[in-house]
Amino acid sequence: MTKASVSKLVPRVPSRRQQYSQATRRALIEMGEELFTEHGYSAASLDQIVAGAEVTKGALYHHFSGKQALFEAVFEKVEGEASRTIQESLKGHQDPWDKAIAGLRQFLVVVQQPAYRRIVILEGPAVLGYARYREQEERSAYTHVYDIVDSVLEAGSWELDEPMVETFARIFFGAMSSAGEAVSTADDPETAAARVEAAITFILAGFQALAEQGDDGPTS
Amino acid sequence: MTKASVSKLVPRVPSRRQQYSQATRRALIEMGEELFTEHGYSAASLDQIVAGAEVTKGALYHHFSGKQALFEAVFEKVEGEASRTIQESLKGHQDPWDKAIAGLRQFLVVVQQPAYRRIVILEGPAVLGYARYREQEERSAYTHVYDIVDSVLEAGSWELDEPMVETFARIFFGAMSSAGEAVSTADDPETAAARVEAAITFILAGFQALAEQGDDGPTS
DNA sequence: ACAGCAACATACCGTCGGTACGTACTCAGA
DNA sequence: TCTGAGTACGTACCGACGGTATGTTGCTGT
Repeated sequence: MTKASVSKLVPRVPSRRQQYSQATRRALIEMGEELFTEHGYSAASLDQIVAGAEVTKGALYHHFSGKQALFEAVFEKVEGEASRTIQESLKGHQDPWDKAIAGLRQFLVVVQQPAYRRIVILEGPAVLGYARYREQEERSAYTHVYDIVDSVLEAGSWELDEPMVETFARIFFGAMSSAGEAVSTADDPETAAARVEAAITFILAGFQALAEQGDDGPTS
Repeated sequence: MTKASVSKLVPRVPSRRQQYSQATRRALIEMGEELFTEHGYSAASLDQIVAGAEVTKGALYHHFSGKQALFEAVFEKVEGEASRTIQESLKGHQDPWDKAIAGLRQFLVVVQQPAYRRIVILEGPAVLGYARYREQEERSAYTHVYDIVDSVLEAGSWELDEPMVETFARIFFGAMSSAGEAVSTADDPETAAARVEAAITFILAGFQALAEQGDDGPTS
């Protein structure tokens, strides 16, 4: 092992150049988030973004391969932050049903944030394409939904194979995205959120009822 | 009442000019559907579309106010056709649960059509914006979901106000859109569809179980 | 001290949505 | 039958925007 390769393993203090570089990169992502959220992907021009970040297109194309790559970076940031708050909300709950409700509540909060609505839910699929969109979602908010659904179903003591759990998770994720959108566009988001919570709770209660009366569970 | 205004009430045989006009309009919409489906909204250029329809941009801008208006016309066509097939599938079923399953089955068929997936589900919200998207959906596929959900809930003999039914309808619509997407991108759409059907059936069974044990129903 | 690369800046290009304007054709009314 | 008006396009062009090609600067390892 050479000296050079060793130095790569040692924690390095970033040079001033690297620090500045990261600063412009962050500035671009932040302006991207702001303008993509406000005007949408196509209506937000790169000229506006670089002007807002007080750099030039040269800087942008040094850090990102193009407009879509910038959007993807913004997407990851917004999605990551949202995912983290949901994860936080799950802590301190052991019972699957409690966890489900807690996660649902936080999701309904997240989905009302303009950036998440516009970038992740509304334009994400169209801009990234479903393939990349899924890739991103798989390692973020969706995984929490999957985990919750998995534990809820396990609590019902049905023996479901992984694809069946996946199907339920997809269904709930879609339901909550749609419900979240309805909540965030409602005249009174508070009561709208309460109604969604009541509906989901009701569905979960149906699961419990089936579990208690010894239902076989879904059979594919 | 003048002669002129009377003549407007009389069914008129369309002139040759009008016939040709409608033909080019249809040609534009059909090419729009084809290219929007294949390449997406932004990647499908108006030059391609008018070339494919064998007209010029003058013709396009005579019939539509712009690219978005053409997309909206295409959207209405695709959505309308899908909605009609779902409506057809509901005929001959009286029992709410049967209707729900029949509608679900047809929806899972519809959602596998590339045009519906790309234009209605994937790009519709982003291109039209959620406001116009909702307007369109309200009078088509969503209304069927609403009707079905309404009758299912009524069969459970819970007394729910309209917003609560609306909430359930939103949830199910979102669930089915997401599930449909999962089905259409699955390696084996057949079994994926079967799993979705099993999952939804299971949820509905939960409703039935709650109804039988005299549950109060969701309270907002 | 110098080579070399990272981190930008500047100038420019092609494409695309949209517009302005011209034209052929139709058709109702005098 | 002639004509004015309106419809249904075609043609030429513009500005904006995403992307690229080509510098320029300054840190950094050797």
